[in-house]
Amino acid sequence: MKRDSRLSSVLHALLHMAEHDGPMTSDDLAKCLGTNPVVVRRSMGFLRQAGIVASDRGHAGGWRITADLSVVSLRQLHDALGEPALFAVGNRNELPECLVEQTVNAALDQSFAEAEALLLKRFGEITLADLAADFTLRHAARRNQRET
Amino acid sequence: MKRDSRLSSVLHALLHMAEHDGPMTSDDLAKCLGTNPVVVRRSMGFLRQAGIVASDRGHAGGWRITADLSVVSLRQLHDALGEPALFAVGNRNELPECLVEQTVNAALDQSFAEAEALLLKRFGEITLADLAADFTLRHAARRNQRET
DNA sequence: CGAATCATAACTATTGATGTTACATGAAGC
DNA sequence: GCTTCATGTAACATCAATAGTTATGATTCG
Repeated sequence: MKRDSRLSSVLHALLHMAEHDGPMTSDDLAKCLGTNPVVVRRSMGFLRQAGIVASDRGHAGGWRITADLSVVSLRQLHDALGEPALFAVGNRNELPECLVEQTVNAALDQSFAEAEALLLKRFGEITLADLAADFTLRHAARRNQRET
Repeated sequence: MKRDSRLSSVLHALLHMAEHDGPMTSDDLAKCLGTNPVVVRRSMGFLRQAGIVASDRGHAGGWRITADLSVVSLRQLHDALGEPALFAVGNRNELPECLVEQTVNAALDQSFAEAEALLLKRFGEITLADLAADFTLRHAARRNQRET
């Protein structure tokens, strides 16, 4: 399967929205992301269900952020997207009768569970506000670099 | 993409080989794993390149473990398989010009790097000998349970 | 020689995200 | 009201990588 980049995509979209006054249309966002507006609607639709964004139709419509940037974590976005599988590697058979395979699964499951817990913990610690602040820093740094 | 279960598969195969006297054919292993002998040869071929197993053709041929069980870690097996991507989730674009996307990537990369480091560390700590020992315990436990 | 077995190429199946096209629905402006 | 702009959604094509299958060749041993 292709790599799932929806979390990356919605973060990119949300940060553009945060830096932009007024709503942004799916077409605007699709151009930012280099993709198709339908793809944008699909992913953003999940965030709407989670109450993170809202959409308006018609003239001057589009997407806007309704939640507080400092409250929305990457973890919440991941959950809003339906908690897609994080790992590309896994057990061949989840409920094997074979005792050998049960042994193998137990070892792998343990390792994956620890890595997943750490990843979700990190996701829980990073908010949209953190990313917006980091962006501001990077933006300023780029300006300084240009001026020298 | 389909979930990559090659690490799980070769572990299952190696543990059966460890419990079995003499070489096992690709057909034997395919039956244990519930798959096709060609699939077995494909995965085991990587382990042969890494010097972990050897194969013999002809009568009484098949696969045998050539390395010390206490030396081969899950990490080595993962490496032998070509270090396939561990995560199903990732950045939409690895080298974006857009500063917003760079900000998003940096945050995600950091989190994924930490989780990957932990996972590989765990993989490095678990050897085939550990799994074989765990299997022995499970085997004994099942026997006891039957007898009660 | 002949059977057993690996080696390998070529092809199909699978799976889920991604991309695209088409059309319906609703809101704002004239 | 009509047109335009926008989302909502269905339907289908594309893609990428493993997994599975078939077929054929190459070795080894009795």
